[in-house]
Amino acid sequence: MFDELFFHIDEKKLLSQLNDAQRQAVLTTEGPVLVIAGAGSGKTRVLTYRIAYLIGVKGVSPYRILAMTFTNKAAEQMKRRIANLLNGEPRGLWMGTFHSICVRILRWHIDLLGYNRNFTIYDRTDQATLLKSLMGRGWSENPRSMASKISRFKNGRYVPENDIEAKLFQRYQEALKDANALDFDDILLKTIELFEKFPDVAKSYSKRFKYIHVDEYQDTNRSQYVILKHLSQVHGNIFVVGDEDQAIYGFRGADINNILDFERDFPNTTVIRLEQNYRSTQTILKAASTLVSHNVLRKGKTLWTENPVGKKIPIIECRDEDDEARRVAEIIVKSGRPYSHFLILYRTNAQSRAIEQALRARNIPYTVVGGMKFYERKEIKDILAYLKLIVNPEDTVSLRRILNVPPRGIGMRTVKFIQDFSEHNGISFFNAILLSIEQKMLRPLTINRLRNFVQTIERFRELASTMDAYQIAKVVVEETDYFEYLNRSAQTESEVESRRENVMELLGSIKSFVEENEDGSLESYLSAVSLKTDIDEWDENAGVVSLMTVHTAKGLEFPVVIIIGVVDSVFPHYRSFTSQEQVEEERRLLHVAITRAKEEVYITFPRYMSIRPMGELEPSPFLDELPEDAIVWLGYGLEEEESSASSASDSRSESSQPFKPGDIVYHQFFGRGEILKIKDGKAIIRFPVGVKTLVLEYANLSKV
DNA sequence: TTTAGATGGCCCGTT
DNA sequence: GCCATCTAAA
Repeated sequence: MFDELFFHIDEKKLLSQLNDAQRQAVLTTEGPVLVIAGAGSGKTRVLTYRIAYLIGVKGVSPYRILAMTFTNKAAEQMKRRIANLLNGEPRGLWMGTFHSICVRILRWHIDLLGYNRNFTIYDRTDQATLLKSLMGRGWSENPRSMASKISRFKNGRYVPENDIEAKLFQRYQEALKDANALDFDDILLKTIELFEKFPDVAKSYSKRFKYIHVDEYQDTNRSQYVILKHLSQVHGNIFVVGDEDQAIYGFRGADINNILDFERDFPNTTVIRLEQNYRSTQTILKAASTLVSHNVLRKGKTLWTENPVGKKIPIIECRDEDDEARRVAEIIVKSGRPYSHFLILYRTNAQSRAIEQALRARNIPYTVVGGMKFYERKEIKDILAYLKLIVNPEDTVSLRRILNVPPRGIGMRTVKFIQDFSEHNGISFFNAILLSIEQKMLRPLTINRLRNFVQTIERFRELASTMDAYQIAKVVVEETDYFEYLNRSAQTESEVESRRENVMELLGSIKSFVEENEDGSLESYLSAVSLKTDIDEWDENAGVVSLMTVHTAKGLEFPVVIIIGVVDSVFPHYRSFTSQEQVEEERRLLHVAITRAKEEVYITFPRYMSIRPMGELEPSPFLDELPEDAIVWLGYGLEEEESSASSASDSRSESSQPFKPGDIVYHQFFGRGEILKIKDGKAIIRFPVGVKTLVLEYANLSKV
């Protein structure tokens, strides 16, 4: 019960493993502390040692310690390290992402806000689905972009353009509440609402958490700041670690001012700077620091290292993505290093494809982290929808997803009727089904089918009350005949197989969740799975090459990092050109990419890319900002290939698309065609097979 | 009225 | 490479 009192730790030994600044950070336990921690300066070490110090030396109960991390994976790793330092697992320590901590709080108190404790969490796709049903016809905008507007609106970063939009936002929020569901923003906002409407709740948590820690503070948003203010109100011992040069989540509302203004927001802050880098070679560190020094919006700091100088960074010009991919594969093969040493980074997920192909061709084993996510696959979403509906009967989005999956003769027409019926009477979708059965409002055949469905769900619900997550998931897969449905609906044998394997994998992962967690209930599983991040899934010990976006790679380190596609308009991304702030964020992103490396960095850029079919590409302007003595340009002559095709003379200075009406172009499926018209990034082209309208950005056209 | 099959459209990054 | 939507068949 009070086993935390018996942790023994050798204080001298603990502190001897830290440098002066790190030690000061560990020992400054009282009051607000801001640790400015450059890349590779040992911030994870500081956080884990500090918590171990609090528990093992100062005798603080783990129950009084809270730590916010950026990913669940980071939380798990830190917990493990702390347990190692303490020679035992501290019980009652709260460590996790802001979202998972807030969900934990809300599971206890959200009924105060009129929600039910078994609420569902809606991701972006769920949001879009819900919005789609609310928008109906007459919207030129797609539900996905509307979802992101709503997110910005909720965080005070967007004002509705007109009354119709404002009305939609309001209806969206009501629909969420009716579905007893929270979106990602709500998880934070409802926590704030809880704290503000019920100050005693906020107070009790604040009393409990005497020591609060926040990792990656530069990427917190306004809501997270407000939550921290509430939680730290009683004791004021708030310890944040961050690096303004690694702020890369502005697009999702992260406010770099949180870290820049910390000293003002929390008076009497102790500021500690960790400037010695333990990770990278001098060359890598110099390249990264010089690059980011071109940013204006920063406080600035000087990192140094005792590590060796190391190799220069090759900047490799490639003809196109396939050429680039080939060279990347060659680098890996020639190095003689184990595959696990390599991290391949790119700006956008779509860039992984060419690389994957080249790696497969050479039998180089790899893993792609993120991108088309496992949990976004149809078969996985189907099964999860059943599970969510079992837990939360009001969850309309899940209900509508599986009402006719596998097909049970309940079609569009019926759904439309029930939808209208529920709206007219202000009742939930599920209740509308029940009522229309009761009042026999549809034809007998349909009534029968609906009744069968309802009985199935109610039976699942009954079973779920005595089963763990794995048992009930297995029942769902079996009793819905889901595999049989896959057999019928899939196009090819291999598709059937891969989908079936995915479902099996899902069941396997639920099983291990149940085995590894004290609370193996369906509710607890669903919470965890909704808040899973890409990197959480990553198995670092698989012994293979890793591929991911720079965003996903945050916090990781690898011996060798290969950054691909470093061309203007991809990295920096063209969508960032609207403001200096955004371009600076792109620069920080490249800085993050480079600083993932311990020993070697390679940078490649292709002259042509299928995702940018508008002619020759320029190397990223960021490359010119790297110090001369840290890099080697490896040019690649283009004169032999393609020289006749693209009038190379000045197509490079032309930033707009080079196609014009009258041009004869080649398309991989339709063959040769003549451009008739160009408008809004689309081209109307006459092919032998007929006239087609193609989006230039995706059509991958080449001039003939 | 529902279902299966074909076609167009598409995304920067993510809790 | 996937999904939504449209169209033809059951």
